Amino acid sequence: MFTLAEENYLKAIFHLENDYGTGVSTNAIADKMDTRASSATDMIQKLADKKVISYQKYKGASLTKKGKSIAVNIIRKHRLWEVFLVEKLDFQWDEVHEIAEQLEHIKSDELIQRLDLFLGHPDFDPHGDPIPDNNGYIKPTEKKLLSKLKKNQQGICVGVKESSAKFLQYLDTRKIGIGSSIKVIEKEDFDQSMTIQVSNKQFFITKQISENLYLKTI
Amino acid sequence: MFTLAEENYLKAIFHLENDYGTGVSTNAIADKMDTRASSATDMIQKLADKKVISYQKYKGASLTKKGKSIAVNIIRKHRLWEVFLVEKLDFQWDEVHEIAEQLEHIKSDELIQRLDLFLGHPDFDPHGDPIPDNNGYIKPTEKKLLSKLKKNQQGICVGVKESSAKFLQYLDTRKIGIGSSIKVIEKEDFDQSMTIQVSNKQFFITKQISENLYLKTI
DNA sequence: CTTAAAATTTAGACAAGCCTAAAAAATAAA
DNA sequence: TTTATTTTTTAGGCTTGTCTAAATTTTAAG
Repeated sequence: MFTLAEENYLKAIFHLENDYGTGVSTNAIADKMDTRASSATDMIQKLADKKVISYQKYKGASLTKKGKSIAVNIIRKHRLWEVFLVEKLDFQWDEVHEIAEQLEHIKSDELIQRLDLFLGHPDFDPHGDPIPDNNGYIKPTEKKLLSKLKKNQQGICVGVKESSAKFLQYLDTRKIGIGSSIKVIEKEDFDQSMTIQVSNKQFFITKQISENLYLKTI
Repeated sequence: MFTLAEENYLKAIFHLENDYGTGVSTNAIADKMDTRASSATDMIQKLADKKVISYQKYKGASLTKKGKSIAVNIIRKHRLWEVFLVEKLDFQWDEVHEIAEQLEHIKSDELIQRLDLFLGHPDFDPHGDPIPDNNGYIKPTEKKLLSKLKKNQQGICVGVKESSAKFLQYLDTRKIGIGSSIKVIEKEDFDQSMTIQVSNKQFFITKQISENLYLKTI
């Protein structure tokens, strides 16, 4: 059985490997966990002892099969709970992250199986992230960062990379959400800022925004 | 903010005061928490420092107003989650306690408010226990232990005192549940055992059973 | 290729929550 | 009312997960 802290480290390492490739540095982990490098080292050693990560001193850490399976299961729970909060309890998509961070650690396989059924086996969470199935399989989805599109290309928003309340509220004010159709009207070479069109209205957005919106191109 | 352990101690003290009157002994708390008296003493002193219990060395502990309010809120959450598990996820009444023990510690007032609404503001949990309202008010219910009834008296089962899976499964096999009509057919003075009638069938039950079933007498 | 800087690990400390063993206080019994 | 028993508290220790400060290793720069 794994403690709350261990579970959170595993999840962090999973996301880091996902985003930046295998073999995660101590500093990256410490950063993500908002803790000191020395604390991260301690935990890394403990997780290595428990065979959920492979690790060599000074060389970074990678999840083992077992570690990955645990991490994915936590992510599955997190995303299912987010669907519950939004679909059943009428929360907004910017309100659910912190609560799901707590709910994801509830230990009961039966609970998650039944929750999944109750929700109708959803494929995506409210932010467009795929929900791993019961075996930990994550269906690969073809999605592209808005920042990768060129002038005149368009697509449907299928997800957000960052899911902080601030960013989601920014999107709300612009009426951008999952399913929105977005077209690149103008793109500035110098700073990658863009003018985009979302259902008749045109906006100016910075690179920071376009790098956090996933589209399915048409 | 209170830790998991602190919350569980507060809950335990609340139940003990409820069952056996104000001023709870260290041993009683240690017993309920399945820990050593010395550990209970440590925690009692910490809770007293935090002003959630009043306590004098060797004299037992009592919840303060603040402590009681925290405890009742945890109980409210526990019981609402139990309703959710049974009503929405189709769990059986003997399966929900352990899961609710975890869910009761999720911290979000908004979540509980919305859950309560989603469930239709239920008054009782699946074991017949009253759900405190948002202000911590617990509607007093007139209910009597089956063991207090005399021969030929009858009532409707409105709750169970003990809610272990074993006991609840025992009741299931006898088709006794919340709402069952129960009549005392015979009562043995010597050992308080009874013969009761539940919808046509008659059973023999021990004192231990009759002391754990709450009835509303007709 | 040697040194400076950055990254990582180790050492030692601390709070929370538990333990055992022993001391102290309260209660019951003679 | 004095002694024996039970209850409760204290003392000291252990684990988890964190920290700071110092040591070590790796990487980057000259």
